[in-house]
Amino acid sequence: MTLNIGGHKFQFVCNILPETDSRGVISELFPQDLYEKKDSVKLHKYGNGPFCKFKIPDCWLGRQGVYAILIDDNMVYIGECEDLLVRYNSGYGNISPRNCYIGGQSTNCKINSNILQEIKNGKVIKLFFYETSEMFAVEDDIISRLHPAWNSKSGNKRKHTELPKSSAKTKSVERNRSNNSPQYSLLTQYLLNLSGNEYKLTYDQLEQIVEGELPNSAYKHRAWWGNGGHSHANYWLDAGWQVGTVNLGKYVVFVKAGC
DNA sequence: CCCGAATCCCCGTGATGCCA
DNA sequence: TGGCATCACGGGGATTCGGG
Repeated sequence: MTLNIGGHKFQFVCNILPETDSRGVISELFPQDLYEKKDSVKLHKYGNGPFCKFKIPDCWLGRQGVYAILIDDNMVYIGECEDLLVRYNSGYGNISPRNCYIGGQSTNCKINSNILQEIKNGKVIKLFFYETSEMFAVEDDIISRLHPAWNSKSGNKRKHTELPKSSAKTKSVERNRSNNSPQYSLLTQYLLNLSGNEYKLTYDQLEQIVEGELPNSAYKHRAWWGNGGHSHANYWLDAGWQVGTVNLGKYVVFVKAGC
């Protein structure tokens, strides 16, 4: 079974099936409780289980490329790996106590927890894989075009020393004042659909559009709305708009670039 | 005062390598 | 093999500075 994602033929790996007990009930694990230093280190945002345990078949050992997680045939996550078996059987599929705490691998916890939740909701989780040495470029391309729900908006900040420049990863970010993270790409989409040469948006409207809170700087500093000097300015510049008038904390007037 | 540009810092991500 | 510490990297947030 294969699946076309972003123009690439992904191969079916397996359904992700968490380990169950003798009655067939999913075994929910709380590795965070087992960590020796739990009184001196804080849990990270994804570290508060429950988690589950799962494995993929051994034949995927050493397979380099891009993987896709699907829920009921909807693609929700794209990632790349040097070794698919290690990535799943030692990473996502088996959460260690240390990884639940600050400094641990929060991504593993996030993906594992999401998978467990979806399966408990009766969903079917499928794993697909596209074998390639150009995994960074392929991953980047698919994420930028399809915006999988579970992919953080943040950059994958791993070593690039072994990578050609053309495949350097750039993801957007997940960080923010709360769990209510703004998704600025939604602003780009919104502006792209506007007609006219000028458009006024209140802060409330902006926060509805980006489905999250604007940062404090957006309220306090006019510079945040500058049309240059910040990477986030690209979200409106890429849509062909510039920031015109700003009334801090109240509204922002966007004007069509070139007007 | 407005605006753009520059800069610093924080932190998420996931690969790597070491150790038991 | 599993658990863990460490690291490089770069985007976003926050702030400052200088020119007009």
